[in-house]
Amino acid sequence: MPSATVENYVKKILVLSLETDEEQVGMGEIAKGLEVAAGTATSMIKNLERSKLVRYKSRQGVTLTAKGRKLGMDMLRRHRLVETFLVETLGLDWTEIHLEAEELEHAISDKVLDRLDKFLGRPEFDPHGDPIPTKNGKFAERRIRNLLECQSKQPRTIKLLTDQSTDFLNFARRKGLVPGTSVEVTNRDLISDAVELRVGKKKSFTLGSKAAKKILVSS
Amino acid sequence: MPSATVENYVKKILVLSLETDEEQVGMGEIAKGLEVAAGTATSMIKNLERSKLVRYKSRQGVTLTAKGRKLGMDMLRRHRLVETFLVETLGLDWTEIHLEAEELEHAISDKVLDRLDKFLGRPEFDPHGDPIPTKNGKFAERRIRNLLECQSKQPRTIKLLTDQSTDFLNFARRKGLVPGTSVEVTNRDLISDAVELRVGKKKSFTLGSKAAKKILVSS
DNA sequence: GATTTCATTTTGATTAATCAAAGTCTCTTC
DNA sequence: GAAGAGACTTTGATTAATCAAAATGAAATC
Repeated sequence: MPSATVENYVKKILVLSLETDEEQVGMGEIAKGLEVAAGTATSMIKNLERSKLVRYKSRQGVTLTAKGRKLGMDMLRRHRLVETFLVETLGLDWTEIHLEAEELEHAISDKVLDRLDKFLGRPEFDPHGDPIPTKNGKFAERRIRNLLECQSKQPRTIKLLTDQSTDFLNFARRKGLVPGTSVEVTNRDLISDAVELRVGKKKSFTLGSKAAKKILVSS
Repeated sequence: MPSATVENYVKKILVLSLETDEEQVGMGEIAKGLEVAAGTATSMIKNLERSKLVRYKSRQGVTLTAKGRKLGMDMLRRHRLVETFLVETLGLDWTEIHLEAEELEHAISDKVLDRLDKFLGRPEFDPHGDPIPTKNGKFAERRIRNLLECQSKQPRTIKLLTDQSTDFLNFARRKGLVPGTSVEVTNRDLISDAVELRVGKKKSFTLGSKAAKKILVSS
C-alpha cells in the first residue's frame, strides 16, 4: 500500500503534467506544489522511482510510469468523487471542500468509494466541472469544457458560469455571455493569457484566462 | 492536533474502561488491544501523559484525564457516526464497516462531521445499537439496551436481534425471543456470566452473556 | 524468606518523512 | 570562456512510531 504521502506526490505530478501539458514535471514545481523543501522532494522522488511509480532524470524532471499514472488517476477519482459528495450530499460550498477532500481521499477504501460513486449516480464531473476519472483510469470524454480549453473556429453553446458573484454575472450579462448563447473562440493566445471571442454575429472581444475559465460551454 | 495514533490510543483506553467498568486500564490490555509491542505502548502512554491526556502510574495502569476523555468521546462519536453513514446511506453490511470507520474517523473534519450528523438526522445509536456521543461528549440516555445491561424485575420489549445468522435466529425463535415480545430479566449473575429470563408468562430460563448481548430491548 | 514467573519498562535500532544548509550543476550574461 | 545566478542534490539531523531483546519489579509459589 502506498502511504498518503506517496499518493500525494503522485497525484501532484499527474495534476502538474495535466496542467502544463508536459509529461515531464520539474522538481521545483513538485516541491512548491506540495509545500516541502526542495531536498525533501528530491529524496521522495527517488523513493517513488524505487517503487516504479516515476522515471527520474537528475536535474531534468520526473515523469509518471504507467503504474504511477494509474495511481494518480485513482487519487484524482477519489478526490473528485469526495468533493462531489461534500457538495451534492452534505451541501458544503465548493470553495471550502478542497482541503477536506485532500484528507478523505486517503482514508476511503475501494469498496466504500464504489458505493459512494453509485450513491451519487456515477457522476462524470465534479463541482468544479472537472471530469472524474473512471475506475479504469480514463477521463470521461469531456462534453463540457471551459472557454480556455476550446480549440478555435468551432461553434459552442454556453452551459454554465461557475462564478456566481454579482460582479461577474453583471459583466457576463453585459457581454451577452449567458447560458444558451452561441459563441466562438476566434483566437487563443496562451502567451498573452487571453482568449478572443465572438458572441453571435457581433464583433470579437478579448477575455482574460481567469474569466474564460469560468465560462463552461458544450462542444 | 493529535495524530491518528494518539487518537487511537485514547479511544482504546476509553473503550476498555467502558467495557471493564474500571477507570484504570492496564498497559497489557492497551498493547494487546492496539496490536503493538508492550514497550511501544509504554512509551506512547508517556507521550500521552506529557500531553495531559492520561494519568499514568508505572506498573499500575492508565486513566484518562478530563481532556483525554473528551477526545476519546469525540473519537467514539466520529467512529459511530461514520459507521451509521456507511450502513444507512451506502448500504454496507454492519459486519464490514468497523475497519472502514477506523480509517475515516481520523480524516473527517468537525465541519463535515457536523453536516453528516445533520444529514443522517442526528442519530442517537449506531448500527450495532451503541449510543453515539453528543457533540459535548455525553452519551444519549440509552433507550435501547441489550439484555445483559438490564436491571432485573422490569418489563422490556424486544426490539432487535443483532446477530442475524440462521443459527441464532432459529434459537431465538424457539425460545420466543422475537421482536415485539415482552420479556423480564428475573436474575442477573455477573460471576456465572449469565442472565435469567422470563418470556411472557412462561417459566424462566438462562442465557449466556454472549447471547444476552445480542438481544436489544427497549426499557 | 528465596525463587520463579510474568507483566512491564528500558534500551538501542529502524523506518518514513521532513528541514536547513552546504555543495554541485547548468544556463545566462557579459 | 569566466562569472554569477538559480535550480537541484547531498548531507546530517530531527521527529513520531515502531520492534526485539535485555532489565526490572511485583506477585505467587515453594
